[in-house]
Amino acid sequence: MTDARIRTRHSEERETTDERGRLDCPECGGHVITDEAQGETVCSDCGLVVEADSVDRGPEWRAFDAKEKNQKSRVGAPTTNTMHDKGLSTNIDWRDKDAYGKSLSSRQRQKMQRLRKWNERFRTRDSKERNLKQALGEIDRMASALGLPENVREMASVIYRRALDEDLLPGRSIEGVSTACVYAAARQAGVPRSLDEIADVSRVEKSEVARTYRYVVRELNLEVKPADPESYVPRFASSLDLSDEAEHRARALLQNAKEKGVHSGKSPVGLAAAAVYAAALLTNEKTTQAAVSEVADISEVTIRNRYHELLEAEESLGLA
DNA sequence: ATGGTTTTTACTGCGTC
DNA sequence: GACGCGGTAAAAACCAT
Repeated sequence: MTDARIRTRHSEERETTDERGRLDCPECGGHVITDEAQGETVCSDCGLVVEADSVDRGPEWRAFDAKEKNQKSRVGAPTTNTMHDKGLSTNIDWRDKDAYGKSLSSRQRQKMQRLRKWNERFRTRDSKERNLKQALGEIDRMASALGLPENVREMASVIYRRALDEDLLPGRSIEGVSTACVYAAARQAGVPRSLDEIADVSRVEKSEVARTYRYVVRELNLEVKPADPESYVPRFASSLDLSDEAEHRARALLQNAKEKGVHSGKSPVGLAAAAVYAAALLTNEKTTQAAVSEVADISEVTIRNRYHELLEAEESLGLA
């Protein structure tokens, strides 16, 4: 049952944004292009400025002449934590072609074979490197299975690296720790996945993930605030094809609940699910408790209980 | 280990299409 | 009659101690 559910969940999430996470213009549906120098994201069809004042990723220095530019430029491929060597090591192409695309002589080919072999051996020389390589593969696999964006993978990788550096691994499985890292990264990035969802795509038990996660958080002094119910709302709402208005409504419900302190000790997922359901009701959109329960992985009973509490909180607001 | 709290499971009754 | 919804009781899971 879990497998099927995971698969559908993915395909649904894929539909909303394309592979690169590029968005369509909310106004006319046209393509949106980003002008880094201007710091604007505009629609190429209707000219709507989708996002202004974005980050300028240009150099942080200024050069006043050619010589200075040469000195200040620090060029090269960007480093990434998602590769075990940060993408910095030598790569030897597998094709037996030289730089001009011409085939190599058989003598040269043999030489290249040897070089490749040794290069590979050096690259993954010690156990830590091999460990990392495997873990990063796992992180990547799980992250894409959960539809998590690139930056979360990056964060998970960083956390894993730290865990490795602090010798947190001995006695713990690579699987478990990488899973915990993904969980932590997703939460820190504000796109949390529930422990259940994580455990579904991991090769280890939920209990172990939880245990390892606590351990890693404690040892690395990671600051992970309790998940904000609101951060689940967009995902649930879009899985259920609800309007933006309903989504907004759900958020409002949650914020009010927060002020009333109704939510202490309750599972954030349950609260979010209830808010989404209640919002759908208030905006007259058809959804069932069963449907919400399905996408949120929470029981209908819990949704009922929570959404009563949410509505109560809302009403007492009106009276006061 | 224990006790208190929350969530889940399972079941039942009610109204509507 | 199936479906959506609400409620309840008991079991299970979780958490702090």
